[in-house]
Amino acid sequence: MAIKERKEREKQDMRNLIIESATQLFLKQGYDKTSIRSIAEDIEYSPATIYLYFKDKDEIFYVIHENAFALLEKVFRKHDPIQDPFEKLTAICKSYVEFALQNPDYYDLMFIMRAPLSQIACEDTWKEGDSAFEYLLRTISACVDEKKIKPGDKFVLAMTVWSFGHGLVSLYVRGRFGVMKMSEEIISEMMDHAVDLFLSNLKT
Amino acid sequence: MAIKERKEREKQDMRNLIIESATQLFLKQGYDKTSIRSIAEDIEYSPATIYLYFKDKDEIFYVIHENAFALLEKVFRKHDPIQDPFEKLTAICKSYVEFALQNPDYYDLMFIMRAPLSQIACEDTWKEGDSAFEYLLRTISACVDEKKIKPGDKFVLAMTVWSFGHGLVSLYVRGRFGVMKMSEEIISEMMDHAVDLFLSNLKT
DNA sequence: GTTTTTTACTAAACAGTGTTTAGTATATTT
DNA sequence: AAATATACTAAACACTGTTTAGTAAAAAAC
Repeated sequence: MAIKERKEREKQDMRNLIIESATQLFLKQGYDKTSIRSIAEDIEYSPATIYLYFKDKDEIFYVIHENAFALLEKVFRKHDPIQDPFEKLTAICKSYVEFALQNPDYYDLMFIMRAPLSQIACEDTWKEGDSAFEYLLRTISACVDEKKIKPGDKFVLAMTVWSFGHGLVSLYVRGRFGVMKMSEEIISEMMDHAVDLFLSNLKT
Repeated sequence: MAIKERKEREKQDMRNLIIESATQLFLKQGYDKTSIRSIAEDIEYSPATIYLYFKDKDEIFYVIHENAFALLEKVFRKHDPIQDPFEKLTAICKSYVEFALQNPDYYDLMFIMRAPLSQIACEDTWKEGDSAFEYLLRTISACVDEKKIKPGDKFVLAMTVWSFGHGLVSLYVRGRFGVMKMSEEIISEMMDHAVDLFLSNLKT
């Protein structure tokens, strides 16, 4: 009965095909302009076929959202070898900002858009978000334990750091900095300064 | 020739009627569900009529966005009498967070949504945003001048404070904190702690 | 006061969207 | 070879923002 397995494989292949097309279209033209019909056209199937593999548009973008988190996780993991927790924290923050600036559409999907959150609501735990947040929490805990930063509730500290980083990049991604007639370079430089300033204020 | 003036008045009345209806529907059911057709139905005119008074949906929501900024400005102005600039800064931050938690839909429209920004792009200056930012900038400048907070580039400092505040509330507004199984009250309390922590780290 | 012009409005259509339904070939099982 | 299950799609449904063409009523011109 290898047929069943082949069918299962083909089903996965089709899902992957849809996700690949959706991702490519999404990164090229954004969420709103990536319609089910345009994905269907791209993969040369009828729009209705897509609904045989995904419940709705949100589910498709939830998978893309998961992939984006995997990418961020990879970036974070690069800093695993760093021993000093404050150095590690700094590296994480800078990577986070860099990730957002280099992948603004991914960042939007991960942390700003409402779209793929209906899926998360179903599962009732946001495993990717939690995972990233816990990585930050662990690093900050180490900083506190080794007295590298001022004492404080670790959770609140992590919330503070994440909020700062998110605020910085999301104001940029959604064009609230862009309006202040400044070049991208200057914005990027300013962000770097802001991160340094913010982190130096946490230091003991 | 008072007819012309009456006509002008009637035109404004109609604009106000549309805005009032749109605002009410928007605050009740959100942006996406507030369609031109639903506004038209509410004011008992045809959908096409709305386009005689507004260029497009974005223009309508840009006016709502302006009204929301007027509301925030009012909240800020309450703190004008505060003499000590650090106390003032603290009050502003807390008001900002409070405003966002009490008017999440307004906040979304003002600082997160892409929708009404096409209008801003046309005018090429974001007068409301700039005004609010400059209020913050002035307060922070006073803090630096009076050596209430650690020295630093005033612009970067303002960017840092705004980013932190925005990050905090926008993660909440877009449901990235809500998923962590915490009650609204606890979230609100945590935010308060985070603001205190953040500002205390700026202190000299 | 009648005719012309302008104004205010709308029905209907256009071009999209996400999604569902009913039906058809093909592949698999009996 | 017949019955069943699978994979797929054409067409429709119920929406969306927006535009066009046409119609009454109000204002201006004669």
